[in-house]
Amino acid sequence: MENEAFELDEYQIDQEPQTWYEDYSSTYNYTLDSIDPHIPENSIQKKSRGRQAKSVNEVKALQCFFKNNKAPKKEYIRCKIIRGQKRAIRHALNNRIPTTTIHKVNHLNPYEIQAWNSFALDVKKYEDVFKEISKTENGPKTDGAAKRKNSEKFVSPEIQKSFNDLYCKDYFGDSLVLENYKLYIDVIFALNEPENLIKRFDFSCCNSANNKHFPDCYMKWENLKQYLKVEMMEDLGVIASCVSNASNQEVSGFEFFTDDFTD
DNA sequence: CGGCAGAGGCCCAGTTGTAC
DNA sequence: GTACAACTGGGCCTCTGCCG
Repeated sequence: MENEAFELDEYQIDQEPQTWYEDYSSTYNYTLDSIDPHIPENSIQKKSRGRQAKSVNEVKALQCFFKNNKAPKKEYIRCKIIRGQKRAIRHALNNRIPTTTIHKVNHLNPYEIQAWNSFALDVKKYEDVFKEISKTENGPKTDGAAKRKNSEKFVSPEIQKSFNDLYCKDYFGDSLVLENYKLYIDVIFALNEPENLIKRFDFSCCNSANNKHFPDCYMKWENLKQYLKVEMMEDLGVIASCVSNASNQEVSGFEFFTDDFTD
């Protein structure tokens, strides 16, 4: 545990940071109509300045979305996904089907039901393990504070203060959690339809006003799914074998369900 | 070489949402 | 209605290239 910071630093050094545009600000100065994933022809590769740049994976997956005119924070994603998985585990342990939040399941949608059943079965299989993992007080100090006041868990210096790299690496370092996490992502993306996913994640892929989306929108969400399942783990430095398993289970090609299952 | 500045991460407090 | 969980915005901190 005490070596993790060192290992992370080593990992980051291997990632050569790149900034492609002459104007530093332009990388993030997207407007809704001007998002262009292609590098300008006359761009100049510049050395990065300042702190370690965001990973290429993260930029590709997150910067094309927006929430309040800004790209969603990585912390927001981590928070939402990890807390969501824990809550979903508690739902599964109580034999309940969630009807709210990011992983809500529409009982009329067979894809969502199927994904949820796979997730819930996995939870039940390792019930004792997941019962412990799903406790809010086993998160960073921001979570479960009410339950661990005056307890050792609250004052221990080993407890992370936020959903930082160390916490996430530790959390996903458990292969059971990682495998279950992949099933959880499948629940969220069971209906791979932009309008559905916008509601779940609470950020947008475009400024479509009438629920009509561009082909790019589907690609953005597919990229996000891929990022959450595989590339985020790579960025965290989570065990390579676990990542390769996740990669193998990734869907091939784009499969979009166009039937009207939205609620 | 050291201060400056840009960029992103860490962290927390206040707010909002959810479950019971 | 209450307690607790989850979300969010933004200030502060850290890192590192730039530049005088």
